[in-house]
Amino acid sequence: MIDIKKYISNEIKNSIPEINQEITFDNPKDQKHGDLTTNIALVYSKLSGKKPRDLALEISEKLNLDKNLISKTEIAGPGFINFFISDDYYRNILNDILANKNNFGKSTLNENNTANLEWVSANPTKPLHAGHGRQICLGKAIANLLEWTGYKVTREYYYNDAGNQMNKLAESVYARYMQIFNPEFPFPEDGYQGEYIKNIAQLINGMRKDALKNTFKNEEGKEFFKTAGEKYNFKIIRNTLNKLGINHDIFFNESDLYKNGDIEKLIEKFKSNGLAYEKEGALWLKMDEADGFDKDKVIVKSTGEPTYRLPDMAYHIDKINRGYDLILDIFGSDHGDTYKEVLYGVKSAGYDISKIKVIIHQMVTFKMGNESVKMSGRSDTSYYLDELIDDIGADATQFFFVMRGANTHLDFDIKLAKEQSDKNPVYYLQYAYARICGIFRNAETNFPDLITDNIDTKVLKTDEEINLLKTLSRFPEEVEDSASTFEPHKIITYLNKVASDFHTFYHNNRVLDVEQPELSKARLQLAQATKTILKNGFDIIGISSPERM
RNA sequence: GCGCCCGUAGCUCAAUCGGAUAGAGCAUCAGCCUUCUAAGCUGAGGGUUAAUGGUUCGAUUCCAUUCGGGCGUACCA
Repeated sequence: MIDIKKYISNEIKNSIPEINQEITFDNPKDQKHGDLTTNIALVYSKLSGKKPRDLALEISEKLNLDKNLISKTEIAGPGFINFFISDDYYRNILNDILANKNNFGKSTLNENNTANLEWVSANPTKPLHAGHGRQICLGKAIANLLEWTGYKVTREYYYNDAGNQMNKLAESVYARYMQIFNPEFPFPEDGYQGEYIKNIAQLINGMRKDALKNTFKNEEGKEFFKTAGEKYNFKIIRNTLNKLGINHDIFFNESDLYKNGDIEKLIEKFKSNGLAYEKEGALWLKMDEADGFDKDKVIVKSTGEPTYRLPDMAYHIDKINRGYDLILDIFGSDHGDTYKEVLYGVKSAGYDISKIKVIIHQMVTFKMGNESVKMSGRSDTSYYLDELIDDIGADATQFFFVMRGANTHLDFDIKLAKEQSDKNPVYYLQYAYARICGIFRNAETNFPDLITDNIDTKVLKTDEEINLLKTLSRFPEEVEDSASTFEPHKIITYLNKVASDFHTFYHNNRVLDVEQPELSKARLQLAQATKTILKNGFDIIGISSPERM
């Protein structure tokens, strides 16, 4: 298939050699403005000193474009040049979609590149919270998007099995265990409050009875409660991720960074570079005001334990050393400042951080219709991601979290997501897919002869048919655009247009019509192509493709 | 206080590198089921893009200030 933008761009440059800058095209919002538009005359008029409209006229008169591709060229507004692409061009795209099927839309943009996406990375101290869902679902879709543009993607989970929070977990489990025998046993002030800790304690009691009473004094005893809590929590976390169809390739243990000496090496590097200094028993990292930091940060506490920053830095250095072409992190806005500290540390240790990109998403507010759902992380009233998935289903969960741009606050209406009605935006897309499947079921039983890919695309000529073809043809550039900005919600916006155009087509154009077999055959294949685009889009955003609803 | 992000229709949100008359869904109102799934289609109303100023052929988009909201601002992660 010819790249039509490149074609016009080359033709313009050949006609007016003085124009040596990049010529860009937009898809006009208004159909009256054609299929492609360029503002080159507006941009170039500054350099040439000519009036934009005069320049646009000059360009369009010198152009000699293939009528089979471009049916019409117009000058409009302050000096836009609008191009009307021929219907035949779009009819040919139909064959392209049918030939490439589930690969249509995949690009070779990053064909030989590798990407590492690290996300979720929740501590094994508690089950995943509903708010985690935004990052989790975003990451799932972004990983898919990257693969669609050719990246070989490694999905990675940074597993925080070291540090202070694991000790708190051990203390919490132990206290709940002891409370089984003595309800008065004190629970740690800043312990983990959730019911799940009691479940862990009960499991331990079921296996070991009271054999572990008062064993918390020695390291071995502490280790037992820590490991028990960690394993239980991580099992729950992985189970939740499985419900969403998420499988990580690598679980990177924080503790390995201690075992293999990376943390120690990094400390030495900071010290020998004069970037770290000791004060009040702690080790501090010098932070540069020029990079927007107002004070230095502690990297090793006076207790001898590193703060979270240091292993995070060592971890990112490890990822850089693995040689990825793209290293992606996804964090909530509550980490908006801390990742900058980590990257600053990595940079000042002498590493190139240009391959690292960080996606920050804003927080989520959950609502049940008009009532807001309270979610305190400390109390038992927590709303877990597991519960959300059980309440509304995996598809609605994935869809609602990915539906909006990451960089804006998300209002998540659980009542709406749960509703099985036309108010729920998930079903609008899936219904279009199911409807096409229904047409094919009908065709298979009643009109099997009409199902053939030997069709004459010329018979497709109603406004609805051509319009649908135009929308379908945009899929590859939508994928590239969405992937380049790591914004999967753009795919949903696009799929809404696909579904809408299909429903309009369906309403006005009878697909299966024995009186007009050639037309029926072509329309069936148009429906098939629509089904392919919907399926490919669903695969990217990570929802299922139901054959019936 | 300082830093980052956000503010678009009654509500939830789109809007291509700065492009033409700012678009969808829900809600409201009016139509469309003897024909492939009405979880659908067609139409109507609804806007000083928080405010003010600036940059230019052109600003929701860039800059400045103000107002409003979120998140940070730990020897927690």
